[in-house]
Amino acid sequence: MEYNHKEIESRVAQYWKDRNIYHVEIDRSKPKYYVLDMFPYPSGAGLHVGHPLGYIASDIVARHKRLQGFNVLHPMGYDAYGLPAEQYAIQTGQHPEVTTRINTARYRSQLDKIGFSFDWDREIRTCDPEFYRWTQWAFLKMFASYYDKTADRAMPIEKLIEKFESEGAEGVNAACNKELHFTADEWKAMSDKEKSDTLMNYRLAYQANTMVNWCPKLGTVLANDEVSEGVSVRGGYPVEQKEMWQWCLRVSAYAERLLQGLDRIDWSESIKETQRNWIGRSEGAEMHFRIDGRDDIDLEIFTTRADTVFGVTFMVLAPESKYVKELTTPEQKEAVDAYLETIKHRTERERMIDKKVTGVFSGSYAVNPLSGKKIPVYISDYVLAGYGTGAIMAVPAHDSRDYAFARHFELPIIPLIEGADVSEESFDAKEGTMINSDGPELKLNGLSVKEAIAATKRFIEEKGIGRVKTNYRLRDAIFSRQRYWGEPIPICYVDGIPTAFDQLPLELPEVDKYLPTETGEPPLGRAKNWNTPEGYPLELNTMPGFAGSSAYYLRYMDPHNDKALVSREADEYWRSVDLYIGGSEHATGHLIYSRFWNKFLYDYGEVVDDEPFHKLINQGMIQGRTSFVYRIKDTNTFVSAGLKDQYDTTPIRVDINMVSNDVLDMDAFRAWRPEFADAEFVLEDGRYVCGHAVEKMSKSMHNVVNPDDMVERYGADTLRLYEMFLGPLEASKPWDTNGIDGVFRFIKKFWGLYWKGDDCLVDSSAPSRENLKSLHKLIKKVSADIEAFSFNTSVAAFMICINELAQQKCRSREILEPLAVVLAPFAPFAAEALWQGALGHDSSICDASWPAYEEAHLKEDSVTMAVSFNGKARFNITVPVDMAREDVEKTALEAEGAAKWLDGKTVRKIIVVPGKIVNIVVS
RNA sequence: GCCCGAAUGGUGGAAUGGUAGACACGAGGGACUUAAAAUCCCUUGGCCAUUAGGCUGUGUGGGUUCGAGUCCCACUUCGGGUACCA
Repeated sequence: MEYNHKEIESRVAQYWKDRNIYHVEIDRSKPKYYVLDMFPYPSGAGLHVGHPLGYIASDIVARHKRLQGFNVLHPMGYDAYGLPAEQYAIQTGQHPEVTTRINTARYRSQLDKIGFSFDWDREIRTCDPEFYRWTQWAFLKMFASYYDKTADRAMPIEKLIEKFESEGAEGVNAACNKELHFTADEWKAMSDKEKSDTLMNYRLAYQANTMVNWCPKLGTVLANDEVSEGVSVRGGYPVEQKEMWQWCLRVSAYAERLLQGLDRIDWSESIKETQRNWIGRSEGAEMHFRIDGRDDIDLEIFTTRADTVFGVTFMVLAPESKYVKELTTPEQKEAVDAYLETIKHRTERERMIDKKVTGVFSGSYAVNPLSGKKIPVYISDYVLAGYGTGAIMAVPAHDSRDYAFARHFELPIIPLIEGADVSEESFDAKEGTMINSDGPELKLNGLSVKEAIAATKRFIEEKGIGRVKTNYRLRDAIFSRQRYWGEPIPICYVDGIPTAFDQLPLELPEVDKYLPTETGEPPLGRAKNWNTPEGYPLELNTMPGFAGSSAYYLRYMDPHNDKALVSREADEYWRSVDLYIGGSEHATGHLIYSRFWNKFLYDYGEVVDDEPFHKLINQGMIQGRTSFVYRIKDTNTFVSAGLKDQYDTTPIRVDINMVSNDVLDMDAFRAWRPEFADAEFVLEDGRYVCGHAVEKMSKSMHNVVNPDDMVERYGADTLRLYEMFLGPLEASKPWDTNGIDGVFRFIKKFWGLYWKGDDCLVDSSAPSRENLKSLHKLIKKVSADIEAFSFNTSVAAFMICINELAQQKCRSREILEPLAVVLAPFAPFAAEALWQGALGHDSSICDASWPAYEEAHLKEDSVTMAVSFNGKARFNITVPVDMAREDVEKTALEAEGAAKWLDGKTVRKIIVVPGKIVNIVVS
């Protein structure tokens, strides 16, 4: 049989399907292995050739582990809720569920062609009520929880209520928005509404009035990780800061555990570092500044540079700070109001682009607690309301932002570190010896910065001026979206009090339009009878995109369970994901939320593993390779790339499918668009050569390569091998279809070892020494490569091995059978077809065993070694592999030319590294 | 600004501190063929040389080492992340 990928792949796919070969169940007789891909959002554009890269890698690992005898869980599903489907629905009136169904079907057919070993019986879709009831369930559990900082875990809110009833708020050590103080009697005297409001301050899923990223164009709020450089990640629309009443998740309560957990997981250092930065732990101190002439108020600030207190020459409040109202004096009111008004109209983006110094004096003065000096309090938007206390002490000599502000408002700048020149810029480094820092009680002069920080912290704690405090940059996640296409939040309002609605799933209702209502309510405001059976109104906001992806990996373990997210039995067997493959763009979103969600469930014993993903690999992006033609200005003549510099030209992107090896198919180009129908060409060597550039793969660049086309022309096995062959999995690299022929040739050669026309070449002859060596070299290399995720070098090893075996005219079943098994993870269709055809098995190759390599077959008769003499001379000698060290020395000295280089010196030391080198030290 | 990562032929990329450029594409030459496709063989970092062979070579400049693409220091360029986080 000739290699015919279409016939082979359709036949083998049917075989797998008929036997449901990838179905997996708990099997305690085998060790488990859980390989997971980040599930895709099924977009309307379908998959391009870059998307399956990670899936192919994980599939190779999954198949390899299975061949090694592991019980492998390798599921797939769809992250089906999302903005594009909803935007499309708003434009066309098409229900997002319909587009989502169409898109998932398309994805499925594309994925099926590539031969993945997914257990589709475990497929999940985040928009399926049977799935999202568990997203809602987890949300309600968070709603009914608070974070006990003493126990360092989430606890049922009832425990907190018990404490309030017996002791009030005193002694409660819980994560909260704001420290509250009340007695047990005061608690008991509260109305239901007041109690509810109080508990909101502690719940892990809570409602609060917070500054949010509001995107007017999308009509919804966005989480911090959904905003980049002042615009929405989806769509790129401007985002502004706005105070709104929102649902939030108290992710910040888990900041320290999320940070500590990173040390126990096998992720790339760069992504761990990104998470560390995002969590942003900073150790400092909270300090109180008295306000001159006011006994009713203290100004609380956070600083990491307690040592610089003597250099504080002014204070700054964030414009949104609660202190602004209290500290603005009547004389300054007008100026402050005017300033606040201008700030309001500056969007986040404008503030970023235009960093000019702005601010206004509040009229009040604070008193430096250490020096007793009076210092003015300013208001400026360079201080953020959401971090620390929203107020800072400004030390212009040692902070560049304070420095710029001081220069602008002509405020004094006092250097505090010896030798620091602050005439041109601030000295921000945390090093040096303190000067100008002796107060009436605390004297820091002569201390190092480190010592001074410690001394100041000690002092302020003793004097009750402040306390040591650790701050985190990580914010609570805003959890409501004013959108339709998401999970409904299972909350109803009983007499205005938010109450859990626990008849799950709370299904997403039908609406007539997907836009906000005329009164500005979210789209769910259009739903008919959106009430509880008792008539209480239900929450109109829906959950954000990250909700559904936060615990999906648990659901795969037990996808049809209607009693629990995952049964104890399934969770204890599968535990957590051994290998997770996906893009690094989720570092500060999904990969934080999932870890948070998992830790929350862990606190309640719902899952047995504290970290969800043990090893994480971030596959690189596959970029497009865009081709250009060059039109001579104001003509319809196109000049070949090598000659374009002789003319004044405009580059035009052309469809990559009309270009082969950078040579343009001119007829196809003329037919592409009417305006090019009578195009003329200036050629070089009779061809039109295109220019090229590496860009994002997208429709608008005309550089999209569809995996379906590749499968059609070369087959899935070739596509899989070629994607791996392109380069290291984690690197970004451009797709270039040109090289695929080499891999295609390889797979045909591989096939040719087993078949010549209709003649099966496999026989029972004994393998030669060379055959065994070629095979075992391959097994060793590929086994090591898969462990190291170095798939590109594996493909190279295959090519070498197949060439050697072809040259040796190897026909031995003893060689060809294990060879097919080793290739099976990479090229499963061909391997399966050969396994059943040429090798005559009546079972699937998926149930074969991974061959072990034998060192004995790798042994060489002799090795060539480089011998070097003091670096001055070097030559190669060939010696028997087991030759003793003394004999190697002797042989080296006898070797041709050695005497000349040695020049009468004696050999002092000789180092032999088997197979590699002999290092001879002479004197 | 800060934090990562990278830099090797015409191209994608190989090289536990030990013969740099595996493997593949492309290119050039050849075989087969009426021809083309397909297939196979040879050459292919640069320079010099008829050959033998020699010199040179992994972004730049130093250093460690018998020996550096690999380790250390400084720099340049590119890519990614992040940012008034006090």
